Amino acid sequence: MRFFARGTGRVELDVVKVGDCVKLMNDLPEGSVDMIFADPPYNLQLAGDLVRPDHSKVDAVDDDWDKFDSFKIYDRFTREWLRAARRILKDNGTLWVIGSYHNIFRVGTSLQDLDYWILNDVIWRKSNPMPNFRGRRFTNAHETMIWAVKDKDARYTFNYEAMKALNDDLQMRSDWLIPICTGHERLRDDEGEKAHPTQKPEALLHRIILSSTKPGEVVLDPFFGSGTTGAVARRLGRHFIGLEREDTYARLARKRVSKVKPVDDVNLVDTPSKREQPRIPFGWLVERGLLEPGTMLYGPGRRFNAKVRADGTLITRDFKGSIHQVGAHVQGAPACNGWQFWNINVEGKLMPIDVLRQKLRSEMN
Amino acid sequence: MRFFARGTGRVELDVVKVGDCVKLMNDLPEGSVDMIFADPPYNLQLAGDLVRPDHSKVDAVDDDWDKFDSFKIYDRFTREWLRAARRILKDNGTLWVIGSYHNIFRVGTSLQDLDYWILNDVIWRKSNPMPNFRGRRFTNAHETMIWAVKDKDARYTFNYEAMKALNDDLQMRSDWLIPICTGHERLRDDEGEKAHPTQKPEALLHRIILSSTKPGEVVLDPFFGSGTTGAVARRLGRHFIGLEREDTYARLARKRVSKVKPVDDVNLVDTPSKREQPRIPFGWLVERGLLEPGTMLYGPGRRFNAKVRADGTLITRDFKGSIHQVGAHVQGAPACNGWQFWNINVEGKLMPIDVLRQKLRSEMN
DNA sequence: GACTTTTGTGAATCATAGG
DNA sequence: GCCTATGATTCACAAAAGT
Repeated sequence: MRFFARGTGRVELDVVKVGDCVKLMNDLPEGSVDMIFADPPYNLQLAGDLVRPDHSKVDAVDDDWDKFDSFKIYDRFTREWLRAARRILKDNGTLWVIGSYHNIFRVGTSLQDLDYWILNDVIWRKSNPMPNFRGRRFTNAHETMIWAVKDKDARYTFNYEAMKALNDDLQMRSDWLIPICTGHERLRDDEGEKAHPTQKPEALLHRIILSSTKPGEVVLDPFFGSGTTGAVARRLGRHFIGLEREDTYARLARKRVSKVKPVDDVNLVDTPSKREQPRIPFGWLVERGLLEPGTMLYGPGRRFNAKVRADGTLITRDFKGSIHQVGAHVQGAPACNGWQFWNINVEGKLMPIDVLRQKLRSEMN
Repeated sequence: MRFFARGTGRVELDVVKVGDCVKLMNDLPEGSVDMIFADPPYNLQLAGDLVRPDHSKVDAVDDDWDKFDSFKIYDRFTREWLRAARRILKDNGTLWVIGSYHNIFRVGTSLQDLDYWILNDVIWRKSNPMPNFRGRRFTNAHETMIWAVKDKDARYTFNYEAMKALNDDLQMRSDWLIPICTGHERLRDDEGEKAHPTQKPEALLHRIILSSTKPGEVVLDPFFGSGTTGAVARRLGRHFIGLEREDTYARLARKRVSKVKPVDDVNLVDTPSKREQPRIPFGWLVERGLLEPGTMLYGPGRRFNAKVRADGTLITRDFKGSIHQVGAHVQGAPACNGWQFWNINVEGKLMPIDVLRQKLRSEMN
């Protein structure tokens, strides 16, 4: 099923289009998307092979799409797609760009020169980065994202309460600790090799989309790649438009996105309330994919149940709040430790959600 | 007491000079400093006052020195001081610059345009940042530093072992958690107000100077401010040159630095690298009688073996060559560090031949 | 089946002395 | 400047393999 955005002519939604992203953006009506997430080529300029101490070869990015002859050419490319993005972005929409020190300074400068107004730079701290094999530099353990609006006075969306709930009731900071994409989440080709060299983790897009869009809004990704943006947008009840140069990746992404089940209830992904959270915020279980939004939780003996929302709160028929508050409410008790009260259904058996917390804790040390 | 750097004419060391940093740098001889740390104005572009939830006023940076009329003017200023810095920096010296999203993209772009080669971008994560009072953005909890050399092929200093030791024997990452400067460390004026609006913590400079300079080298800071760079350089047995536009700050910094006692023992501030230890050819072990010709060497788990020849080569059934070549050959690997691969049999146990090298090294000292 | 050990790998601007 | 020989160097996590 295809959707068309209202009030902007006919803009096909939830599709992956193949072609040059600047041309494809120029075909869209002015002010037709609410948010843009862009993961442009990083222009790595690598020389020669890198070998690990055990003599295995590092499978680095050496694709043609990452090759530029000079900074001048990279700058021209950057300004072109940023200008096209600016036109199709609504006046109160926001733009996210991710990059590394190879390209992010060019991107930031271009943004400012094109009169975008930077709201934050946000650091993705990788919990499991590739080490520096030669011992000649600091381990490159982060990437930088820039969050910007079209104009200094734009009235953009920032779901402050959702971000606070996701961070143990503390303001969300500009440094985010999130693992790189590995394991089941990493898409593989028929030979079992990584299908895309730079697939981003869903947890990263979860936080980005939840922070700066509302349900039903349109997220565009001009460098769609493996389609992480589309998969997360769909799961969170947002629409997406994916633009991708290579047909192989576009097909891969379409297949991936089609498997994602959107949350059926908009309340699960809408503006959350300000609530108390445990020390490991419950929302992190959702963000990190240990729990899907919409998962049913059960009280002891299945006498009670509640549904998980994307921001880490629960909802029942007549009440919503933290795992503790909802647990207390359904029992009519003054207080409740939600971590011990709530369970998930695993092959017919109940398992306390605290097990998931412990799992996450051990993963994060 | 004043020092003068050797071999560069008369360069006065451990002094704070007052004036325009570009002019002062142009007065110094070419290639006269080993490292530059720069904390330039951030060009914050603040509008109006910021008020806390309790209605107290935030004491923000609103000094004249942080005012620029446009990005164009800021870029010109940046390129001027970066060009002057490049001239006085030794070919194998490195440059550190710190900034926030307001200016760091301009700085990074200018660096690349002036042919500096970026080694890392390093994130200073503040453990105690100022919160975002308005709840309209992510808490601005970090600043960005860029570490660069003059040329891609420069042979710069990186004290890998010192950094690893400082990080619990794990490689030092590109994200550093360090508190902002408060308490006793924060310089106060006679009224008890902070004496400088952007005083950097000594812990930050400690890590920077320790990572990329050797004892006795010269660190220059073109925006000296409260003199953190000088204080830490002096304590770590390095020389400094401070340049500062405002006489008030220069006087403050001189007073601060003069109170610092340098470490008396150079061994306390120098972590020698394995790379810098004298090279010991394997044959010397045979020559000096630590290994007899004919001794059998074993690979890990005794899966391989080879015999020592009198000239310091090894021989197996079908191949002979250096410890590295034979190690690579028996494994079918492209390369091998023979010092770590080969072992001798000592009372039934395997002992790496590297132990013998260390023994010989200590005997030669 | 539970537990331990080994192996694989990820956006990386990753060496240097001496002939 | 180029080529060759030597030799310095890895963290977190997951999956597979082994006990």
